[in-house]
Amino acid sequence: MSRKECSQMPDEVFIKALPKAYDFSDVETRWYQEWTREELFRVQIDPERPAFSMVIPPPNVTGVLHIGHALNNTLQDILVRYKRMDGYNTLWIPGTDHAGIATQNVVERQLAQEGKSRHDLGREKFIERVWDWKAESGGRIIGQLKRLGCSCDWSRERFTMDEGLSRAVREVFVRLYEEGLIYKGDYIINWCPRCHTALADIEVEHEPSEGRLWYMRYPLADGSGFVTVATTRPETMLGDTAVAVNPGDQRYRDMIGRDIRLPLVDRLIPVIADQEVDPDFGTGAVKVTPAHDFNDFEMAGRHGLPSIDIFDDTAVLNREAGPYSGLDRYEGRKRILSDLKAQGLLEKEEVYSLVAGQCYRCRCVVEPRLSKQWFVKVNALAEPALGAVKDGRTVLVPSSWERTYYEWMTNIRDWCISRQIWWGHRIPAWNCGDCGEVNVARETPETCSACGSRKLEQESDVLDTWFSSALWPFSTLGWPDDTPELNAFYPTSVLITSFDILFFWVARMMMMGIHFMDDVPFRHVYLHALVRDAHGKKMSKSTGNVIDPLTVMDRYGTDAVRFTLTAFAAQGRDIKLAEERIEGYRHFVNKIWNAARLVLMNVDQQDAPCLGMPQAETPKDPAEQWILSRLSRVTENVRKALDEFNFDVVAKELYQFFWHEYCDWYLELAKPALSGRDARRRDEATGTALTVLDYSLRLLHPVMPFVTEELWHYLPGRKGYIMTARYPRPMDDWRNEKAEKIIQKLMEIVTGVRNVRSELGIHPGARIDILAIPHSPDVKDLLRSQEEALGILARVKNLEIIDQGGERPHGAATVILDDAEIFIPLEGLVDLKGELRKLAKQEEKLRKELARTEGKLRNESFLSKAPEEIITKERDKEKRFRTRLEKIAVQRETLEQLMET
RNA sequence: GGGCGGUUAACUCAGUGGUUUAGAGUGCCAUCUUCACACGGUGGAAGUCACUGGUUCGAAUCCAGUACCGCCCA
Repeated sequence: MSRKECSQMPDEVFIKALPKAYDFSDVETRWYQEWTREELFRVQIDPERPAFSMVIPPPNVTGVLHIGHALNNTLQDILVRYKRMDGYNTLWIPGTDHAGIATQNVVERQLAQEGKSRHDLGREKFIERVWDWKAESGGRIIGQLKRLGCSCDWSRERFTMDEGLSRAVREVFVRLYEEGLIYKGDYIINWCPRCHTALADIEVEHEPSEGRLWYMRYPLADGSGFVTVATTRPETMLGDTAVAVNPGDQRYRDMIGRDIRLPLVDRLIPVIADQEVDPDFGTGAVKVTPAHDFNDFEMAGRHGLPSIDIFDDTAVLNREAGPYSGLDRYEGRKRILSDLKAQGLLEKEEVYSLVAGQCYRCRCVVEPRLSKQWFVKVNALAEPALGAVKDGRTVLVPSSWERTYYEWMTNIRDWCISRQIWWGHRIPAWNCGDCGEVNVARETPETCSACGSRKLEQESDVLDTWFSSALWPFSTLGWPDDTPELNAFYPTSVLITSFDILFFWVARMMMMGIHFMDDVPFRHVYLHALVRDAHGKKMSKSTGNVIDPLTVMDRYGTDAVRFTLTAFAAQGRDIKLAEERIEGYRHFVNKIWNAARLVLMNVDQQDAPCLGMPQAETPKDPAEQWILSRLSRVTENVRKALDEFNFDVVAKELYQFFWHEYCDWYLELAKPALSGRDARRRDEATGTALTVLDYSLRLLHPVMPFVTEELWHYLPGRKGYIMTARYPRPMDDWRNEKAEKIIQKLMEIVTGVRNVRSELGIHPGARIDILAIPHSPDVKDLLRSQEEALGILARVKNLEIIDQGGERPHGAATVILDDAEIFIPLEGLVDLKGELRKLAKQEEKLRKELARTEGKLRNESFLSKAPEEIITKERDKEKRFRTRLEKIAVQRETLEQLMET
């Protein structure tokens, strides 16, 4: 096809002059709207094409976009845009999570401002109120994700509490119950007295803090003495049902089996022996409080001890606490200590570093507490989930997480799934008021399945939010129905999430996915790091070191923010982010803009070469051959990096190539041709410049969707949108080793000359004459053919080539390369002493290198053991160093002679 | 206590196949307003690759240990 034929462009395409600086705010909203309007994010299920699918880690419906979300979703968007451009059926499902405790807290706080509690409203009204809140201000984060440029299929947005997902939750619950994998039982759990609910083990965070260890005397019932026990929570003594010692502990041998009269409550409790007691802790005798301590609970099970729950839902002492009932746990502690002291039963107290569990939602100190809860028996589910990673059906990236995952999956305990709150999926179990039967059912039952009674009451508890998010990869695709989406997109291709929810979420999705879908939920799991501040501290509002993505997007543009996060997303490392980084990458956005401006400004639109199509002939100019060769290589590297989730490499390859090769060298070299009169050369240069620009924009698009889309529409002959254009593939025909070598050598010479110019303070605009002695025919050719390039890049007026052995110029500054010497003669201007110093310095460095190389080459074992290739390389190095040293010596002599005269 | 990771230029980091004159970005210094960009160009200075030992012809890289920092689990 000829150039003319292909340049049949729509009328609307003409070159508007690009503004001098890029204005992102207008561009970003404009293109996002247009992409949405054209429904470009919407999946087309096309069985001919391979599928690529992802589910978003659903943010809390109460959430506001923070920098971690920005990172997480930028990376997802990069992958999905890449795959979309690469021809896949891509589906990225968005949505939000109902976040039981967090959301309930938000609405309760609102109510509190009105002086009301949820109990004032009652359950139904309260739930309505939460839905109202959700409709009004929930899901703000969705808008913010759009602002970030996320190309999710918004027509498929889901919410963990919506109807379909709720159905999936019920189905899963009922099936697991029927399989005996869900049970209700008395068990010790972590209780948050502020949220009034049970928490799962991993919802509790452990932070060491300074506490006390109190030594309390427990008198023996027969009055013959006492046993001293140590505790960090003296108030729990009210619930003690034994004292335990290690059976091998000589000190207490006689005590075992005797009774103790528990102080303050006057209850008889036994002294028991248990292997688990650490004789080195405290006094070696420990109080046993089965209702309020995990170890004690287990010990009680072994010994058949009773349990006494001494707290109510708010950690206030209850009736069991006798005279202390009605006191808050800390108040109770104070009173108990002072009463013990009064009775002479408080032996001593020590400062002690303790680790108290805190609620991960509200930071309140949790209370271990015995209660009736629903649990998932996890072992049977964990094993296949463990196996799936072991045998590679799901690959964790970076793989360093595998061990942690195995560890956790192996030591996993049953999962407490009931929560004593109102907002969430209510447990589908109905208790019969007549016979006590528990009816678990998909649909609300009318009558008890055991006795036919109509006195059924549904469990008041709701399910842990993570229970519904564990189903996310298949519930969002329509499960439990058998949908085309499930067939086409399950298992999903990749899950991108933060490592800190590997257990909360990823592991649970693995378990549920394998159990209900018979296959893993995702082929790859990419775990990214946490974004920290510039000094590596966790960002937090209280520290005031938060970088708000919305603010920086306003300030520097979304593309700059996305590019920064991408460039920093190296595997296995925390991301330390400072605002200056973002500012730096905004400069890159501007650079792209201006490079495009330069190219387009010289394009005669009517006559422009066709895009996206190889030129009729491959360019003759080595510079053009070189940049195309490099482009091909970069394309290959970028694709590889994307395929391997090396996002930082993607950013760095593109940055380096576009700025430091395309702009700094190619465009500089092409300038005269681009604006010159020679039509043939202009066309060729324009064609190459445009081709590289076009490919670069497409390569960059997944990372920087906005600026690339905007510029794309200025390119002559472009069709449609860049976001649906083809992602470039490496072009083998463009590989050109020879051109790469030539340009590399040219760069070496140019840099050398520039260096001298700068050192001698020659004005950057001044054009100078240079002389060159090539040491090989190749370099001679190169110098001849690249004279013009030297003129442009090094401001050389005239180049004279001297044959080897010819007379060397006097009083010239030199650039000594391996295979050429360049002279910059400047009578009177050259600082001879400075020049000699420079030479001496070069010489010294070279001598050191030479000594190292010679050392190796003298070494018998090196010669006999090192690979041939390496030895040749060293020999070659030796030769090069020697020639250069010789040249330096000659030049020194010349200068020294000159100084004498 | 168990596990994982980190320590390379002033700062933030690459360097995942051992032999390369150890790289980049930012910052810094000098210089230039040359008709894409001063959000720019050009040049420059700057590193005992944490420490100790080992393996090897050869170690920033592999192994062992030490120190310091960070995270996770109990």
